[in-house]
Amino acid sequence: MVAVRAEELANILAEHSLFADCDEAELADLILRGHFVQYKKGDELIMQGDPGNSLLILLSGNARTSMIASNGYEVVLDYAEAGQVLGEIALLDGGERTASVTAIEPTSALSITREAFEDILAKHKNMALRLLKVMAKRIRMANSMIEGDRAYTSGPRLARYLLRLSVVGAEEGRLKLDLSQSELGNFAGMSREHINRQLSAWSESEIVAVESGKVRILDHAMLSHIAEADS
Amino acid sequence: MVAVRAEELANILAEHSLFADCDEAELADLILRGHFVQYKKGDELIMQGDPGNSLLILLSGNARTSMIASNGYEVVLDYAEAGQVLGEIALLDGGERTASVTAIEPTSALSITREAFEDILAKHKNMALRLLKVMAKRIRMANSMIEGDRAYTSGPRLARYLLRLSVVGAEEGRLKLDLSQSELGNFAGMSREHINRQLSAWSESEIVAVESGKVRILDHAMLSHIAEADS
DNA sequence: TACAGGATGTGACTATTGTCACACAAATAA
DNA sequence: TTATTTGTGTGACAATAGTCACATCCTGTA
Repeated sequence: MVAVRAEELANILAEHSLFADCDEAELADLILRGHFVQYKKGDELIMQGDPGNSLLILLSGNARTSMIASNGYEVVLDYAEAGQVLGEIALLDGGERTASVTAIEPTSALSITREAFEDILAKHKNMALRLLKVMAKRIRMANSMIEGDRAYTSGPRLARYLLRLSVVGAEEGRLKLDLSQSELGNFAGMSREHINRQLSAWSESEIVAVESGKVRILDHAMLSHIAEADS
Repeated sequence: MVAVRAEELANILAEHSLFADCDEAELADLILRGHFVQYKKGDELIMQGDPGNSLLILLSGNARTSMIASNGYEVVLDYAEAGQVLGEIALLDGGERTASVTAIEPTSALSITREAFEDILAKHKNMALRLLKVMAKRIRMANSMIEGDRAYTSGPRLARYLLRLSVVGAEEGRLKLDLSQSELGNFAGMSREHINRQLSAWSESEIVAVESGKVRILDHAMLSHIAEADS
């Protein structure tokens, strides 16, 4: 790996929470042992069913994590952005990849093999703790999805998934990702038509705006309220 | 902690997968730094909303992990048996406990504080790796619940949850836990009545048997087949 | 043994959400 | 620009599962 590029990568890595408190040696090892990979929109970074012998750290772009159930249904689990670690589950437990990860725009990542990963983990004690924290957050999110899917009807549920896509700084309530209504459906677990109807209704009461296919949150507070609603 | 008891605990711990390959020093530290706790049926080992400053290792008994949604709905996430680690999420990420854990029979556990946990993690490198594996499995399970809940209708879903409760050695298809139909409902995410109807139907076609409140799996293969069904 | 409280079985009805069908609109490529 | 595809809006209908109501039926205990 070229020296110049390594420095760029180090900067990108250091910008993101997980690696923000990495020391130089850790970053250096990650970059030294990692392999830089690039994907174009639609490429699969990880394929469901494959053996999981590597781990990815997203450097740029965006990717969708989804599973295809045995009846063909697609379930979108998450959207990943730069800094996210992907594929650690199969790497850790030695099982198959349970989900696919697909680039939804041009994307680059650092790919780390099992051997390199184990070496780094053994060498840098803090790395394991950092990973543990990342995984704790993932479990929390997954549990909250289960809770939401089970306990709430479609309205509150869609509200939750929209909020999850909303940026914190929320300039004008724009979402992190501009998803089509079918994609939103796969993410929130409802049909495209139902998404459309719900969005239209909220558009009517000025909770969201739907303009040229893009959803914008107008009343963040109201949407949060709906997300906690009784039904 | 009394010496005799420490030995007992070591034996119990060593019996379970997570701790099977622990060396003596690790077990000794766990027991030395841990605090033995006992619960009777119905006691809460962990309470949703509390700060999470300790971790539990179940030594005996059985416990239910569940969340109460803001609308009062109870979602059962899992049932834990001896050897299971509980409460690691909040401990790791410093957040609140997102779920409660309730003893469903007399239960005992080893409670480990954050400080002790961090010491042990720092001292024994393999401990972190073991925990990572456990958490990887948990994420896998959670994702599979999301997939199942989303992609399948109630029949296949109940089949999945029954299979999850079935013991591998399956003497006569008895389940690990004898849940009431309401509890099964909270676990599988369907109403008590619907559980009852589904069970009756399967009872008719001799896929399961329902006798004195206890479900028994008669046709494991058929149930597995239903669990993958198209609808 | 009798009683109370929980668990189960079942019918009738309702609600929510998905499916199908089709009209358009908008983006993309030839 | 035109054609082709992909996405969106909306009505009518179907299906799945929940709710309510009530009749048993256990099981433990006084």
